[in-house]
Amino acid sequence: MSRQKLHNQTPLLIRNALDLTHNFKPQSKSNPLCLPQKSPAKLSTNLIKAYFNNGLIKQARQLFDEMPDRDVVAWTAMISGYTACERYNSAWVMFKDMMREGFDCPNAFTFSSVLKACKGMKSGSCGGSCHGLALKCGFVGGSIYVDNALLDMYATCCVSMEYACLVFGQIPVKNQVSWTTLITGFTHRDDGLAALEVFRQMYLEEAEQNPYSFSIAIRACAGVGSHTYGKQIHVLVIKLGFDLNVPVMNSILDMYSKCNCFHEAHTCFNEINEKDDISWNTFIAGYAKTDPMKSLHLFLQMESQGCAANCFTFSSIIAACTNLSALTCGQQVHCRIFKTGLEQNLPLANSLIDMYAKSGSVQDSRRVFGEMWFRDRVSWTSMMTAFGSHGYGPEAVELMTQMVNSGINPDMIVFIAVLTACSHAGLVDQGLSFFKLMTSKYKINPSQETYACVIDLLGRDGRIKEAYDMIRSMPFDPDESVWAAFLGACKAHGQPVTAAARQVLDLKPKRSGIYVTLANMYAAEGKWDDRAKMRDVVNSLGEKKVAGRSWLEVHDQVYSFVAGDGGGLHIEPVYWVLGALGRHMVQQIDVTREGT
DNA sequence: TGCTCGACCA
Repeated sequence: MSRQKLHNQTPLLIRNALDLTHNFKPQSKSNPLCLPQKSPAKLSTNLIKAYFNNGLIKQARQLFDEMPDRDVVAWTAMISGYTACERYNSAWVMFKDMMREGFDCPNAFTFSSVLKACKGMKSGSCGGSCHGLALKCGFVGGSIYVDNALLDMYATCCVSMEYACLVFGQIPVKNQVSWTTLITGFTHRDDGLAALEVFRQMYLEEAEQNPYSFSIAIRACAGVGSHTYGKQIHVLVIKLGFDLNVPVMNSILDMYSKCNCFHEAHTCFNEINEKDDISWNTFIAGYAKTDPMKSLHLFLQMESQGCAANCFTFSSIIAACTNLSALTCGQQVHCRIFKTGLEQNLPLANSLIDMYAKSGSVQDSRRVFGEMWFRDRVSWTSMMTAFGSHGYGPEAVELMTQMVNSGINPDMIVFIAVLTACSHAGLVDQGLSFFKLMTSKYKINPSQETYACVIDLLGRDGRIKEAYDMIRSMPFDPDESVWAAFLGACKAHGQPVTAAARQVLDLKPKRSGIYVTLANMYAAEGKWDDRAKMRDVVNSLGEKKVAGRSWLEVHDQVYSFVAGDGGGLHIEPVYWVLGALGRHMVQQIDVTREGT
């Protein structure tokens, strides 16, 4: 290979090394490059590591295969290299091959590397066998690295934290990593309180504090929604001088956003001197639900300050557009996604389908879906839901067939999507056959929500008796969502408040909507005393009824208003168009009737 | 100078 060709194909790190050696003038024939005397195995291991650091996995493997004298260090470099590149299975196979060759014993480095691979594979059984071997070799309790890696593996792979806690308890001298790993284990399985208890213990035992344990402890505060704990830890962060650490500040920012403390979040954001993309993404995501407009403004600000948006940014921005139901704004964001080359990012494409459907353009949803190179179950479900919510029942049903033909089996969510679509389009028998298919062919046990869909399906068609029989035949006690669907059906078809109402009341539902429905039904029958009782319950629940809000987008401006309120818009033309639409619908109904 | 463990946003 010519030197130039070699130069072009070799990563920077190795190129620099080669350039360095090239410029050396040999001083003696036995050590021509003036390099320290080193065995070929050591040089090869160095090179393997360099290859992995530069993502050249194949080259690393080739070099390893060509090594005549592979020792435990070379094997370990391969295992940790594969793990660093997220090729966990390859790392595991390496470890097994190493054990099979059997001439060299794994050391502490090997065990901590292979345990990390087990963690990556989420395989507690592989990790367990490593644990056994490590015990046999005397590394458990003998190397803090192995102990910590074991702890992390059990915390990540097991259903409970039991084994992780056992390992933690047996570590002779715990270090910062041990504590942080345990806190992380609890936090990542949504047990923030346990995580905070460990954090407190760490503090009481005067373990040396470090930014890692703080960022995860603050995430635990966000998880339990406690800005009180969060603030206390924030104070400690300032006291210890960790407020210059960006990940710590990012987690504080996230904590305040998730606890709806936007004033504090704002202050925190301004105090981060070297904001990274995570700082921006956290802040943008924090506002996506509560103030989507603010979210969009922050996005523009982020770009103007030279921070590039990535898939996480767009994920939040799409959520903001969805919450605004602002179609043109969503389309512009979609354009930006194209320009960034992220249009085939699966989660993004899936949320675009949802965004377009909720912004009123099922055509755009369909186009995004059609242009996807890969589709997962979420893609299909999103498209079915999009069709269903726009009344395209047959299209949703057709999609179900296509999905199955493409090799994806439906799950409960898919069935709920297709049942809802059938319900909205009046495809009752079609829907019922899907319900049968779900249990008979796919062996999925229907949930309360699934039954609620089917009751809704029957109810909308006026098949009240069948709906009631189905409720009676359910294998568990129906919850309020099922009864709500049934009551809705009774109300829609002018059925009297039957025994069903008493059954509903026995459940003591917490959703005020059910009592409102019942109150209205009693009113329709002239049972004013019962109606008054229902209204009392609604008031006692103290749930403030949120007014139904509408959005209108005119010239890039979104106007939001409730009934009787103009929302800052000249309301007269709106009423005029509404009136015209109403007259048009009446005409259409008349035409249809004349035709039949 | 041959190989090892822990954090923040979606």
